[in-house]
Amino acid sequence: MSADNINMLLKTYNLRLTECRKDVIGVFMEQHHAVSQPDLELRLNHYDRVTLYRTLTTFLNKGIIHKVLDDTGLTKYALCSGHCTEHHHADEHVHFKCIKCENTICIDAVSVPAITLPDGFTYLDANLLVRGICKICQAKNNH
Amino acid sequence: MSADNINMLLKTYNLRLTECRKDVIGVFMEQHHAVSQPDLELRLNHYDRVTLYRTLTTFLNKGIIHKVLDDTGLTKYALCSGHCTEHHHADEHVHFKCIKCENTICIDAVSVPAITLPDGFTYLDANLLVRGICKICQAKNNH
DNA sequence: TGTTATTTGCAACTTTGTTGCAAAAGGCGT
DNA sequence: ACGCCTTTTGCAACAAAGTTGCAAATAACA
Repeated sequence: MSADNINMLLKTYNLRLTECRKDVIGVFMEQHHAVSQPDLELRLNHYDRVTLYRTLTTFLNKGIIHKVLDDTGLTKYALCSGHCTEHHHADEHVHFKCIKCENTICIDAVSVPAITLPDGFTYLDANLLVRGICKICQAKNNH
Repeated sequence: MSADNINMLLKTYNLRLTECRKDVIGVFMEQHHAVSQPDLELRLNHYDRVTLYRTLTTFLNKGIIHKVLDDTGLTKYALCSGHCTEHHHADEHVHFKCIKCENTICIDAVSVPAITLPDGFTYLDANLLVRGICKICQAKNNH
């Protein structure tokens, strides 16, 4: 699946197929949780920090990835599910952060409930971070 | 209201009444939106950066303030509504960030809807950031 | 007012975010 | 396969934010 898919993805967004970009998307695809820039730097340590930074910025602008808010202030990123465009992120699923393993995952199955704002406020988008204990850590506890 | 209330608040949490702490709480009380450390540094520029940092950390641990997620990665803080303790933050209201004025406010009137997680996940708490245009900026547009 | 534990300011350092510029590499027509 | 042109990368450099240790200053309380 991977290599071809990655090339297609990049071409869809009119991006050149460079090693770095392919590797970064590869990391996102094989990880099941959101990735921060420091995470990327560890995994792909043969690329310059700035290159990874710019790669993330590019992907973010194109709508390939979206930001995942984190309670530590560290920004994490995850692949968009496919409905995002350069101009609007239609990716309002719940993000779940495990307080044990500290991984943050996208829970696509659960979408963000509709929010009714007070009069005078206009709704653009929403980002919901739920904290708790994930399935894997839960299982470990009950060994 | 202010001075006495601030002293009471600090005493409730067994904290010494220092100038810095009183001033920081004062800023939180008079602001209607969440405050970041850089915000504090500008307003209270006669205190050392580190002192403000440690004051925020202390307040956070005691449950006097809570973190407000921000889409820029910059951490903001706001006063807790009174139900938070050292061990649990029961402060699940919606946070609203205006994309015009960039202020983030707590909307106490709107609470975070109940979220049903997939099997195996345990819910601890949730943080919901809604982005849009606030009442004030909306009004400005229609001058 | 004096003693003690806490808090503050300073110095120093780490990590993350950001920009400019020249060298390297991708895409495309031939 | 080659060369040209545009985009991307790596390096250097700097800005901003987070974090720790330690000695001096200060709050609490007798």
